[in-house]
Amino acid sequence: MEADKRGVQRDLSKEWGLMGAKIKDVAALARVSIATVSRALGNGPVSADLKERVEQAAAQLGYRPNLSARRLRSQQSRTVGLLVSDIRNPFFTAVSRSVEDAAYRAGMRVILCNVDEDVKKEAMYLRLMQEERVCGVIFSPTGDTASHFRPDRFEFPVVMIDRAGPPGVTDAVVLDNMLAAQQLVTHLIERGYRRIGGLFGNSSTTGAERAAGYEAALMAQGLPVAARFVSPNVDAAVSAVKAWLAEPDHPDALIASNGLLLQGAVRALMEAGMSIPGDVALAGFDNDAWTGLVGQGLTVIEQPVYDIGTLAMEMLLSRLENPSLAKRKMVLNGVLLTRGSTATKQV
Amino acid sequence: MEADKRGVQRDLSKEWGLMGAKIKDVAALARVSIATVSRALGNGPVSADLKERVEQAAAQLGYRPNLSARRLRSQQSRTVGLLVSDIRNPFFTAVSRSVEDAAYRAGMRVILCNVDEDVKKEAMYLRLMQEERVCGVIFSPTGDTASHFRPDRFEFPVVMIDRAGPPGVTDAVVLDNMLAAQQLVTHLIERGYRRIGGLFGNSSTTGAERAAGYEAALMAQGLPVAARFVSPNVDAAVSAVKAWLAEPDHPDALIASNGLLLQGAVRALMEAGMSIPGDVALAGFDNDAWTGLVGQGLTVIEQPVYDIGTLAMEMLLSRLENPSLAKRKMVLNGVLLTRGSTATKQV
DNA sequence: CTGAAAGCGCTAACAG
DNA sequence: CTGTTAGCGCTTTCAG
Repeated sequence: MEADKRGVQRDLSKEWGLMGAKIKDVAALARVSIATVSRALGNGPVSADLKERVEQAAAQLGYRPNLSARRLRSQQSRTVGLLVSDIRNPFFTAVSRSVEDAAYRAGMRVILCNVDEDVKKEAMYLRLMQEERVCGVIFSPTGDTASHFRPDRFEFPVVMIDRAGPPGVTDAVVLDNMLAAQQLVTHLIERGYRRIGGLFGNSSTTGAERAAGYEAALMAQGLPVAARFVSPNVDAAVSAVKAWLAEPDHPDALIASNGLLLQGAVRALMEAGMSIPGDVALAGFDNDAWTGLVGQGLTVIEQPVYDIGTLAMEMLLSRLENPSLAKRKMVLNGVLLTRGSTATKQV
Repeated sequence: MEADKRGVQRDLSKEWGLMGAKIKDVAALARVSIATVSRALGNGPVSADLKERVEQAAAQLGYRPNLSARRLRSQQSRTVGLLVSDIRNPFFTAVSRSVEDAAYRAGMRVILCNVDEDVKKEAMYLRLMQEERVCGVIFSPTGDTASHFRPDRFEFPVVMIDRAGPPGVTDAVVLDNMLAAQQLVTHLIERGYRRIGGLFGNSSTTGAERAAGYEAALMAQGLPVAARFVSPNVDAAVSAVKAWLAEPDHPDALIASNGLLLQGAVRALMEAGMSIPGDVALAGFDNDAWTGLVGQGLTVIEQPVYDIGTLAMEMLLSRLENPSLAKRKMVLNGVLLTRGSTATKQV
């Protein structure tokens, strides 16, 4: 029996049961110092004998260390921040899942933030990351934030994903967007399409890079370029494509620079009563689950979504181990999945 | 100028710049006590004069409070845990987004955990929630955990979503699953289908409830019941449905008890070269983005996904304010979205 | 290997 | 309204 300072007699192992035990209580029950408890439960050097006793006491009390206290004292949060535009974008959903898996595997926790392609929210969440004293951040920034990003403003390393800022500013894991867009365009050309329109997101470097690849591929063949930029969301794509289709000389093929825009394009085509690829061929980015299911399937560039998160996390961990390393940019390749939406053009 | 205990002279406002400032540094620069800083930055009573000075000093130093310290001292984490089976299930993606929105609005943070319908992971993450000293948890448990759940084992309240345990054990926000399944079946019957198969998840109470509704609706009409239970993932659904379709007297209509199973059913039907609804009609749960895009659209029960998260968070906050309130279960209704996949049966 | 003691950075009494 | 003081629960020197 113990009498704590409130003078309440309590049998730690029974009456208090499983809740609210602190290291001190464990120490008392195991008849050791709190330092020994800390070491026994952590990785300190403790004799097997005492370790046993401590573990038993801890189990008996249902002791759970207070992570805030631990983090404060040890000065390390074992936490990473993950800032994405919107978790509902399947690309980010998949990435975030793999980041979480990798993080928990490394004994870290992740704080997920939806920044909605909004510079203000980005700044706010970045501030929050400071307050959390995260050890690092995995970040998919808007074009604006990416281009002005000052890593020296933060005391944690940043790994950018999907989008990268100026070279050498932060680590990054990105797709070879130019190449991927070129592949898509080349494929459409091979299939007989000539008036190929491109729909791109207007807020990220990714959209811009894919547009560049699109243009390059068309110009190399002397074909006309028709790129349009919209907010990266379904509704914006729907109205843009609808308007486009209403024009007299509209494209006979369309590429969409991400899964959301692709979805919008499909919807617009359906609502306009046009067939794919009969009236307009369609291809895009992101092998989202549904793309294989609509019509004869949609031709897409598949990104290694799960790997992107895993690699970003690895990059972050290696940066943490070796802060002075030169900044690295890892460029991945997408793979072209050919499906019915880009069947050879019928004349 | 200040000389800190390390004897290093430093001009706080310039040389140290924006990093690593602590409350003590702000106090020194503003020439007030640390308590005043704390109050000025929090909501304590401080004269406008000093408040101004403190804020300026804080801004100059780029001071950011250390949340671990704050949480330790104030004994409140302002954090909620969110345990879902897999964030990649669009239902949980949407719910989690709304939980996060609501949480940040309430000045709270959320820790997201993917438990993969795995009892071990559930236990592990629940333990982690204890260590984080979260103020509450929003939880979508496996049937197993739900039925044995002992809220007294945890020092935080739990709100279950999508699935509920025994009545009165925890708060919960759920769909009226029986009713929704009945609506689906009734609709199919009205459209002329008679051999209606049901595909349900085998690990949650939700699947069971929907199966019950399905059975009730069929039995009320004296129609045959054919329910099959599978792991709640796409691949399991694909093979189950494929096998089913290969049987001589297979159903002429199918309902799938969630978005993942529905997706699997579509894929199986496509791969078997069967048309929807010509060969087999199809309906299911969850108005995932793609369901409007395949074929003539898929008939589904739409759940108020965003609301579910918002309401769960509200319920949690109200529970926090009033712990002694009786346990509440909020039952929401889905809405039937009729689309081409359940067009009237052609004979 | 073990214990005593000193804080991590902050908030909340308690005095003035 | 403001400053002083005492910890929150834990890890980590520093002695023994």
